Amino acid sequence: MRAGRVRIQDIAAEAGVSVTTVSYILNKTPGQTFASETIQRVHDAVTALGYVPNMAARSLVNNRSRLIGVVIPQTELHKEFMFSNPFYGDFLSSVEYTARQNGYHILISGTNADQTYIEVARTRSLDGIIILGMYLEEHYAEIKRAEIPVVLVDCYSENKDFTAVQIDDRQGGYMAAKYLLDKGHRRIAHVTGLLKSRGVNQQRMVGWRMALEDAGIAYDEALLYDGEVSYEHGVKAGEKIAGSFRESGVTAVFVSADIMALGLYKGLKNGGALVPSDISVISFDDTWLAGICDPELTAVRQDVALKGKTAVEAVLGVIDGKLSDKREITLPISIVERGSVCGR
Amino acid sequence: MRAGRVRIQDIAAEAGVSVTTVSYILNKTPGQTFASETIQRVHDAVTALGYVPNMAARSLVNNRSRLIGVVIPQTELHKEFMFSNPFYGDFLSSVEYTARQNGYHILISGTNADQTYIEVARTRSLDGIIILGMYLEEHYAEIKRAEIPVVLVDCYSENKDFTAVQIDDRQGGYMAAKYLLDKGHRRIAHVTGLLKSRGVNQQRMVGWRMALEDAGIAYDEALLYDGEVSYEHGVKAGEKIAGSFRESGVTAVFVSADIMALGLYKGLKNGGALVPSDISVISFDDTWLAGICDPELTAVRQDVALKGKTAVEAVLGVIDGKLSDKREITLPISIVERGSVCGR
DNA sequence: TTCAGCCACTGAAGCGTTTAAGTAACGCCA
DNA sequence: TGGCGTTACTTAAACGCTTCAGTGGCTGAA
Repeated sequence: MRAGRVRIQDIAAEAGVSVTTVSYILNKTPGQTFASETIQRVHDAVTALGYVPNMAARSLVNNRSRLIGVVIPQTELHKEFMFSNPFYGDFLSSVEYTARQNGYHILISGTNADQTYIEVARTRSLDGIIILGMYLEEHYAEIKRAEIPVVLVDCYSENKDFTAVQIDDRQGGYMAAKYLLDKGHRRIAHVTGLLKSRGVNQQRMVGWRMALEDAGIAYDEALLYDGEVSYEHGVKAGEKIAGSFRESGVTAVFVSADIMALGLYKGLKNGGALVPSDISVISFDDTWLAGICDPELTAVRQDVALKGKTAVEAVLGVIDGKLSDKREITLPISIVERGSVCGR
Repeated sequence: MRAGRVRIQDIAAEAGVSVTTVSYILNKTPGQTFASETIQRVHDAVTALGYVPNMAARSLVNNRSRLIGVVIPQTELHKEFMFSNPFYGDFLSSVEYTARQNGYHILISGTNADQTYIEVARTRSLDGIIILGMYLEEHYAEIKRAEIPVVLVDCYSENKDFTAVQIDDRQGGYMAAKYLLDKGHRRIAHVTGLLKSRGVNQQRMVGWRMALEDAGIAYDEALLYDGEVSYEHGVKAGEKIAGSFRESGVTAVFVSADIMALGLYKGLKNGGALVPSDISVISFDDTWLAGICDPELTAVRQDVALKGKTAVEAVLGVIDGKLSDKREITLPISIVERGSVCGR
């Protein structure tokens, strides 16, 4: 078991066969048959010499890397990824795990100064890429041209050319608002995440608005708090709401992400409003954050682990040509009732 | 700008030079000079044809991948990574960012059934690996043999053969306990994370114990709560402490990680104990979690982003041969005072 | 007895780069 | 006039693997 470069040729020599034979045996190439004794000799040589295949050489010939790229949105402020945002973190966990189960590794592929993620995909011969939560019209043509298997997650694209994994965010927003309405709330604020990015947050907002309108409540822009998805944005919105709820009549808030809900809690508390007795709160995602705050969050739940798993399976499906290139997979959502909402 | 396979040869033909020339120009190989007009022609051809280099071919010849592996501990329960644990998440963010800044990508490299991370490193020609928080005596020989640049982060190894990035966890534990002692607490419990894994948690525990002993307080095993680092472990410990603090006289708890501190809060609340008036709490790490709970956590702070950055820079240093193979880098820690501790 | 078909295996080309070694042209000095 | 140094390039081997296109020997049917 040496460590240095042991080539397939070395084990061919050791086992007294040709390199072709070794390659066929190690890859279990279909349609190639060998004496079991030969197979044994090859495997013995492999363990004896501590051989591991060289991916670079392999990739070079068959143009596959067993690598799948994951593109995650970066905030404009700090250009680092927010893995610590539980939504992204859990998603990535699930993606990594599912990929590994299938013999793939993942490559986190950000966009930096001198290379787009498409270029990264090309130089590194990525077998496929998973794109999370981006409005990608600008990259659309380039992706199409690169002819690389792509799965879009939480992307609201005008082009329906790629396989997509998503939930019905508009429906989720509708459910959240409807839930509050059914509990007797009439003035319902909404804390959202950067509508201009035209993604899930916008859809959730539209759902909220539709539910209100269906209940005969006119849309009031003053009840909408827009800003970058973050704890801080939640705090600010909470402080504003707490400072005005007695006059404005707001009794409930629908927040578009757990992380903002936690901020909202803080802001409401800073402003002297109690959850849920003064203000009911319903959130979205139901990550583990929803379970660690007090009161625990009632939320629209989506299964982010399932989302990750589904995304990987979809991209592998496209890679293997088993899955058509234009499927939309919509995962179910539900409402989890906890302690952050009370009736009126 | 086509997407298909454009080879260096194609751009050589387009520019009317040899492939060698193209390679030299594109790589800015030192010691090779060319007419500026030729250089221009080559670059024009590159953009005209949309050429991107093929990493596999490049790796094959020079045996470098511009990939650095990151090995993160997995829990025994779920074999997925806990990126959503803010400590790992933030670390990974920082590592990914720093690597990308330097033209590298990271490969999250878990251990699965059929390949150890060392084997992954060898097959994928990883340029280096960063190992986080593992007790690695079992892999020691294999790593050594693989002759791959390694940086250990938060690993307490008996062998001092690798570059290591760390903090003084024992000192941190000591500081935490001392802080509580200085506030007048005498019965101080400690919630730790799986001592048997012999890592940072053990060191922090030892520090706590030393501080107590230095203050003339005998070690009392009943005050130690051991278990896997998790929110749930914190909850359980909190409930036990809340149920007995009046008899046991415990007035303060040192928790070994923020995530457990949040669980502890919950457990204490479940059991009817108030923070900080009944029980003071000091935590470790000071991730963003410490700022989102109520009351905000007083904690021993370490700069996890700096840790990630330092780890990458260290591994790049080893790769380039600039950094000796056996350096220990210890990062500073401090105490951040917030609202979870009160005096006696 | 022949030969088709199968089994077990091999030879060699090719994947897209890098890089050591070489060459041709030119200017310059003695 | 010869030779040396420099500049601007080229030739070709090598990296470690996959895979197409065989080859030789054996069995069994005609």
